[in-house]
Amino acid sequence: MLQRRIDDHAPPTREAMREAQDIFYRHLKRVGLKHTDQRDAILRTFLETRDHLSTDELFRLVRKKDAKIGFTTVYRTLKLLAECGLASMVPFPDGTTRFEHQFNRRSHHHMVCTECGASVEFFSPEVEKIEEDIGRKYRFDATRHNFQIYGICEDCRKPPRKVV
Amino acid sequence: MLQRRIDDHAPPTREAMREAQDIFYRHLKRVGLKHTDQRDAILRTFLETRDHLSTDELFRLVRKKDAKIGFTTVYRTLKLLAECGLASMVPFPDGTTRFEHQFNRRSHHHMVCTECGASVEFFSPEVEKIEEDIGRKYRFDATRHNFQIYGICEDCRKPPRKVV
DNA sequence: TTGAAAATGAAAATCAATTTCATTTAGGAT
DNA sequence: ATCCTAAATGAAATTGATTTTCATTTTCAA
Repeated sequence: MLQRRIDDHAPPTREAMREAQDIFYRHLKRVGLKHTDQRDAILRTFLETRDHLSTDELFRLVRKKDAKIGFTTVYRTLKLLAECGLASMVPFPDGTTRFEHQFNRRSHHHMVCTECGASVEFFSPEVEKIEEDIGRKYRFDATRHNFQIYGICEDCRKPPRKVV
Repeated sequence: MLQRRIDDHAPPTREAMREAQDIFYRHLKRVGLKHTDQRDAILRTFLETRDHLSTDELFRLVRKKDAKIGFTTVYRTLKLLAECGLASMVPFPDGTTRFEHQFNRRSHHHMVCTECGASVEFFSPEVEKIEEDIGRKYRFDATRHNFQIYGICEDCRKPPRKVV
């Protein structure tokens, strides 16, 4: 499905990149894993994205920079990034699991068009508050949430659909 | 994964069952499909559930009532039920797609334990309001949403985990 | 009653996600 | 700098859920 995307995200500064790498490598050290060029390249590529990427999509981007990096490594690295909080998994209504990076991103949510797949980010402090409140109420240690609103976007609603 | 579930849902009254069937059959008629015993049995079984069921889980329940109904039919019927709004798909963090019936259910959301998979329903009028507001703001015709909070439940947080 | 369109269900195909395994690499110890 | 072991890599195989195919059966309107 087409993944048109509307948001306000800027590419990461060198600062930010460095800081994210620090987080990643501290995590690796903590769990006794090693620093490799592949992991470096994958993190780098990932941080430059703005979209919700499937593993395969990220793999294709990574391959453009280094054709020798395999799918499996991207897959495993994405898991590591999720572990240390740099990536978060977003299960999509089409059944695929997508990732977006969380570094220096405001917490946000998505409005998704069920016709064309366009997604718009939105920000809502109320949602954060609900997360806190509900966590407290049910004595869960709430760590994250997932909020998507589905609907039909203006463009898809408009045309009486000229059939070819 | 274990699907412990905590909610306040009551089994459907005969009334409710009948009304849901009406909705279903009106939908079938509208799109030119036929009324069959299998579809009847599947809808019936589905409405009696309270959980988030995978297609396979519903299939197993249906099979208890009529061993001749196949997986494929359950799969296709679930799709039809989703089309007419009687079922809704909930993409789970473990990657599976689950369904829950929406008939006579208050709109609700889920708090999911990422350790044991336990889920608690919660109700939040604010969430409905956010759906409306955001839909209006971005000129989407908002039809539904998906809100899950992830965290660690009290039980999973507690024990320092006696290893066997 | 009949015939066309649809439904069924077993089996096959698909496709993303995950694991295996032989080989290579990183990095601490020497 | 070299060695050594644990870890990483990546191609290929496996898994497992989902979806499609197709031969047969059923529904339902005329």
